[in-house]
Amino acid sequence: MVCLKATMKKRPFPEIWFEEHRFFMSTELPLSEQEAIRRQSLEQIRAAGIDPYPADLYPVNAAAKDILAQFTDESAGIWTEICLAGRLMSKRIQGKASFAVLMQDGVRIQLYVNRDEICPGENKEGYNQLFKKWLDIGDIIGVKGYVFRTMVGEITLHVQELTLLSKCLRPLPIVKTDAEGNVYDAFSDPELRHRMRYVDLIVNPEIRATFIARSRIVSAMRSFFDAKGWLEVETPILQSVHGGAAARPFKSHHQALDVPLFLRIANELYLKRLLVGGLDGVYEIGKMFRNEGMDKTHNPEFTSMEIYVAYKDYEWMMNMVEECLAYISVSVFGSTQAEYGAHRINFQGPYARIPLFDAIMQQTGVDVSGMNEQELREQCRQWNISTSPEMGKGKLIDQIFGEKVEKSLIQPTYITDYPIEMTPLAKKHRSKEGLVERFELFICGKEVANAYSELNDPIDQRQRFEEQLALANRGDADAMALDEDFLKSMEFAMPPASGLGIGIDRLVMMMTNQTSIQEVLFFPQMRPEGGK
RNA sequence: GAAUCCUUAGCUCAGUUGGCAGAGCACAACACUUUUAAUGUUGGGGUCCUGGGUUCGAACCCCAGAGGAUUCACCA
Repeated sequence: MVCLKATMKKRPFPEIWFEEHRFFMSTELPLSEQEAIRRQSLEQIRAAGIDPYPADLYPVNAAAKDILAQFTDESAGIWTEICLAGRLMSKRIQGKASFAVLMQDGVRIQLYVNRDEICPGENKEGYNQLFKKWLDIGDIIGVKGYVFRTMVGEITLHVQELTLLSKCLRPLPIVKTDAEGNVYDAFSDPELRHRMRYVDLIVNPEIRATFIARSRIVSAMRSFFDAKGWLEVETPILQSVHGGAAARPFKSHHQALDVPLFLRIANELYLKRLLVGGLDGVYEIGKMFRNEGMDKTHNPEFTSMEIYVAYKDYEWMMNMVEECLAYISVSVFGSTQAEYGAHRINFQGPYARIPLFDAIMQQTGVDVSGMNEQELREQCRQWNISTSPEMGKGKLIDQIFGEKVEKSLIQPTYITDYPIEMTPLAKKHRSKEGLVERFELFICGKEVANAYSELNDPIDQRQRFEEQLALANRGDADAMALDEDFLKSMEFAMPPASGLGIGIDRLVMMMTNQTSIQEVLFFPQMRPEGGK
C-alpha cells in the first residue's frame, strides 16, 4: 500500500489499471465466523491493555531443538530461565492447568501452563482470559520457564511467564498425528499448499528439509567454485536481445526509453563478454525466464548456474562437474549416494561418457549419424515420433534422442558430441566432422547440465547465427537471435574456454528425491486465482 | 493444446432414486491442576466453484465457463 501510494504520486495509474486491480484493493472482505471471533479476541486483548503486536525484542535464549536433544533428568537443574518463542500449535485446557504445543523454527515442544504459576497473585485474568480464551492456535507467543519431564515422559517447558507476540487472525489448518503416526486432516491439496506456502511450512514442517537442502546445495556449490578462485558475478536480467539459448522469451517494455526488453532466457552471452574482458573464471547463479508450458520439470522461471572458465575444454569440464557434484553430495548429505524413487543414484565420478549417436545406436540399433534431413524425417515416421516441417536436422536428432534415449539415463551420464545444427554456440569438434564439442549431463532421465568447448571464432559464430536466422525464417520460434554486440566483443578475441550450465531446480530434485519441480520451489508459478 | 477425474463448513471428507445440508477436527459455552488425535455435555457455523437450463422441486440431471489433479502433447 505504501509502495503504491509512493508510485501514484509520481505517475497516476491509468483508469484501466484500477479496473483490473480493484479486487486486490478491496478492504471489505467477508469474515468467517472463526475470523470474526479472532478479531473480537484481538479487541478484548487491546481493551485489557495488552499490545497484541508488541515492538520490543523478545529475549529468546534457547532452541526447542536443543532442549529436546540435550535435556536429561540428571541435568534438569540447569534448564531454568529458558525463554522460547514460536507459534501456538495446540492447546489442551484441563481446568486450572493446561498443555500446549509451541512450534519454534520447525520444532514442536510441549508447554505446561499452570494457572497459579503464571498468575501468582489474586488476579487470574492472565490465565482465565488471555490464555484460555483469547489465545488461539496460530498465535505467536513467548514463554519463560523451566524444563521438566511429565509423568508420561514428555520433555516439556513449565511456563512461568507468557507473552503474546503476534495475534493470528485466521484459523490455521490443524494437522493431527496419533500415536501410531496416522495423520488426520492433512493439509495436502497441492494447489493450496503452493498458493499458501507459508501455511504449508507451518503445518507441514517436514517440507522444510527439502528447502534447507536446496539452500545448502547452492551454498556448497558456491564454496566449491570460490575455492577454485572463480568469481561470482551478476549480469542483466532485462535484455534487449534475448540470446544464448533456444527458447521463447517474456517480453516487457521500458517506459522511459520506449524500447522493448526481454527477460533473459540465458546469460551465456554476457558471461562470455566477461571472458573477453579478462575475467578468466566467472559464474552466476540466478533466475532465467522461458515463456513455455509448465509441468513436473518446468517452471517459467527457474534457477540456473552458469560458469565459464578460460583455457579449458569440455573434457576438463566433465571432470570438474563430477568433482563438484560429489563434493556437494558429500557436504550436504554426507554421502555420494542419493535415493530417487526406486533408484539409487551415485554422484561419485567418473560418469559414463557416451557420444550422442552411439547412445541412439545402443538404444535402437540404428545408426542415424550419416542421415540427411529427409532420411531422419523418414526414420522418425517409422518410430512414430512426431515431427514438423520447420524442424531442421539438429532438431530431428534431438527429437529422436528425447524419445528413444533420454528416459533410460538414470545414473549420471554424459552424452557428448552433438550435431552442429542444434548447437550454435559450441566449438566445432577437434576431430569429428559435423559435430561440436558439447556434453549434456542426464540424471534420472532428465537433463541437468549442458556444457561446451565454447566457440570463440567470431567469423564462425556469425555464420552460425545466420544459420539460426534461416531456421527462424522457417518458423522455428525458438531459434536464436543475432546479437551484434556479442559478436563485436568476440572480435576483440575471447580466450578458449569451457562453459557449463546446471539446472539448479532439477539438481535439487535429484538430490532430495522430489519428482515435481513445484516441491523444490517455495512459490511455483500458478494460474491467477479466480480466473482471468 | 487433448483426454479422464475433481470442486460441499476454517481443515479433511460423506451425501442414498432429484425431496428440509451431514460427520470428525477446528470454533463458542460449561466442567476438569501432568495431558498428548486430552475428555465429557451443549451450541453456532454453508454463494454445495460460477452462470444458464430441465423439473412442482437440483449439491445431485443437461449446457457453458472458471479453477485444480493425473496422463499425454508442446517446451532443453
